[in-house]
Amino acid sequence: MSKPYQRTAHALAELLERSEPGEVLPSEPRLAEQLGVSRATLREAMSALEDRGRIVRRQGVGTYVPPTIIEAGLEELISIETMAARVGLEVEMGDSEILHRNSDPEEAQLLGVDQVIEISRVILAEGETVAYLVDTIGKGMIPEAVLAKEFHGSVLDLLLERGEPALEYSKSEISAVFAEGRIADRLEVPAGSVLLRFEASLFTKDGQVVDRSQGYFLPGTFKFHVVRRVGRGLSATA
Amino acid sequence: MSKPYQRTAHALAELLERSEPGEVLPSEPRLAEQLGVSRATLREAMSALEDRGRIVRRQGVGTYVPPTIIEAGLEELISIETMAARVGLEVEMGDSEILHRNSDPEEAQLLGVDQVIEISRVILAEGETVAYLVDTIGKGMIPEAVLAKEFHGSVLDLLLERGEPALEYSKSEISAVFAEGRIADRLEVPAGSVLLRFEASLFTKDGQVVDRSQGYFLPGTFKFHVVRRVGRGLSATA
DNA sequence: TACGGCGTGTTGTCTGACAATTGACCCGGC
DNA sequence: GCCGGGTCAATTGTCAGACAACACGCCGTA
Repeated sequence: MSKPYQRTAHALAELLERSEPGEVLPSEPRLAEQLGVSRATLREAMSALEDRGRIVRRQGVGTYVPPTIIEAGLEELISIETMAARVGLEVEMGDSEILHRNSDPEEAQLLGVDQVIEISRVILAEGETVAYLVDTIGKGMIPEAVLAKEFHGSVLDLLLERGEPALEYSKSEISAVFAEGRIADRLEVPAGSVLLRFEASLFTKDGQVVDRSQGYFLPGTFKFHVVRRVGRGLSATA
Repeated sequence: MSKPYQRTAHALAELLERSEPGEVLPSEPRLAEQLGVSRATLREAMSALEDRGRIVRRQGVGTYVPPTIIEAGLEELISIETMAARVGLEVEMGDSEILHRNSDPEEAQLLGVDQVIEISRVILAEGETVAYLVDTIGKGMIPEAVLAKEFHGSVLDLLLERGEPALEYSKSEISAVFAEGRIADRLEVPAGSVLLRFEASLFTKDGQVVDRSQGYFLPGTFKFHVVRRVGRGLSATA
């Protein structure tokens, strides 16, 4: 059902899971035969993995797994809950509040609706409050029955599981702020504490914004990494 | 001199600069002919651009520029200076200090040398101090004559221009901290101000760390964005 | 010992073809 | 007039085979 190059990319990803850093992969003709695809399709899949730094290809030498492990960073769009689960951290949702209200002009333009649902809650890791999250989502994007029943802390996971609307990416702005007012209260920290703040818009494949979220994180528990790669002639200003 | 697919990717990037969102690109055979490469090479270059969300390919339809513009974010490894130049901001280097010293055990292990050069300086944008940067680089990575003559604020730009060693990516940890001590002094802000901090290791293509840098940014002038994409079958856990 | 050519294996690129998919067009039936 | 289905052209996806460029070890030679 799925495209050959998707199956191939997935098969390669699994192969990499079982590989040691520094290990050399079979040659392209051999791998293509093993996976039952042509070399062209194999290379298409490899390009994607190379772009994410999972493999290194060197002409005349071969393809190998990079010696340094690139931990999963912010590039992949996953929820706090999923992030935590991957590192074996226990998280739960604290007090939550679901508010229906009219959208302000900015939200109306961005989300394309005049009524929004605002979902705010704190996140606890190992019993300690670590984050305060606020999602603003257009009314009707999620049936309220679903929201009431299946929401366990992550709007993102809810949307991803439903698959409707189909999400593509989010764009976040990162900043540092002081804790104050409601946010300080919810996080149970004194006003004036330092917080890391993410303000993100969640886009569908059509370029539509479905959710606008703000996250305030206490330092310590979560480490946010970002991998920055040198362009390979991809930027016009070179 | 450079590889065909690099030239192709660069040419495509320039083409995209001149394109409107929603615009449909010429078909692959036509584009390949225009750029003077085979369709295989063209597709290799397109894969990279598709992976970064710059183009969308749909079988039976064509290739087009996505309706939403993804501004350049943190994914690309560029210096503050380059970032500023792209948005038309005037930046300059303030007081700088170059210190030769023995490396502490952690640095020795990471950088693989026992002597390091520590370069610290403040960055000014439009006359205002906006950042304080500290690079710790292994002695011998850059000839000192070059460092003295060609350093104008960015170690990264210096390394990229020299092309030796060949850089591949950096991994940064993002956090929020209070300004204090030397850092507050240099930035000319009261102790206790809130700063955004990036702590990065700079890797070569061989996985070697050549530079460890810390950056402290005052809020306001620079906006740091990161685009997070949903996985497309590339993670083994699916 | 030092050095330079040579052979082998790998990724990079080219060529040509066919498959799968999409969207538009046309035409007939109601 | 409107709707439905079939056909067709255009486009990306995939395939197969070949050659080019490159890196590295091997071996013969000075």
